[in-house]
Amino acid sequence: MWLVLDLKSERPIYLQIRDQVVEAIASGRLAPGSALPPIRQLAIDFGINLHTVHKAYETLRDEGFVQLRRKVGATVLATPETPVAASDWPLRLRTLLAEPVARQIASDEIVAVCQRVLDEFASERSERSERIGRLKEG
Amino acid sequence: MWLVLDLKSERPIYLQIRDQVVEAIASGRLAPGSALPPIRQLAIDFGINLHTVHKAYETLRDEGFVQLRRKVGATVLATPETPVAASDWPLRLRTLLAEPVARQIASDEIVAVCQRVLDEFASERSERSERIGRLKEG
DNA sequence: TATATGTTATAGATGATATAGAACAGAGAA
DNA sequence: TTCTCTGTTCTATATCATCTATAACATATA
Repeated sequence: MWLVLDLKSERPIYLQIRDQVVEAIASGRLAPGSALPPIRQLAIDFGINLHTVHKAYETLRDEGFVQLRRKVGATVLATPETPVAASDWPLRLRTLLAEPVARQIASDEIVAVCQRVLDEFASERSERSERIGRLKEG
Repeated sequence: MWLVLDLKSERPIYLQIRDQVVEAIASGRLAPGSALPPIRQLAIDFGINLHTVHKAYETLRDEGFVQLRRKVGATVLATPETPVAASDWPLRLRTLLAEPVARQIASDEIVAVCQRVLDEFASERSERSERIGRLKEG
């Protein structure tokens, strides 16, 4: 299991779960249609409460990333429903980018870091699809 | 005053202040050496508590953006002391960028949005310096 | 010396986070 | 059908972060 939780972090547990699921989707580790662990199972695995996991899953559902169904569980949606523009994402990006700018880091350098992060996601995705390709061939 | 607070936002007031000060520094509205409003004054202006403003200023100081001195007040530092790399900024960037990636927005498009935000900061800064240039000439 | 400013201390109210236990609801499997 | 696995809802409690309130302290500057 790729999930890593820091129970002492100031970042709430349910948001740590939310963040890492989104990153897993971005990197292709969680492909559309794949299932997240059942709420109770994940709670047991990490020694946390059922309700904490539930809140994380609810958040992911409200953000349009997963679908929750009884008996079936949480599954990653192929086409996320909520558009980025409708969220406050651009504002959060602005706030985050203001930080290195205020620290007088050159824009080129900041863009390069962004590009690197995006490339990492992309290369993880392509590695994964290649591996699947080899499996289908063999 | 450029500060705009939403007392009902889920974003804590002291972080709203912190965010907007950082953005003001990034856009050049707060130049190095310039003063922030006194804690008590800002608290009165927005009808909030002295300690809330103090916490915002403390945060800004801990992040290396401002210097706090008795009698003098809070002043923007010319050279922020804390390097970006030492902070968790790259991790927060990764989490934030994962969002549009998971929503299947193309990397080019995401980079373009980042570039646009950075250009906005830069153009605000250059407009401001031009205006100052004209003042010096006249 | 007086004053404006940040700093520290104590106390209380409110809401978010996390836990605990129990039960309900419904989809899928036997 | 019945069983069982999953999400869902409910009540209750504990803890922590945030915000407020009041007061006093510390000190650089005028």
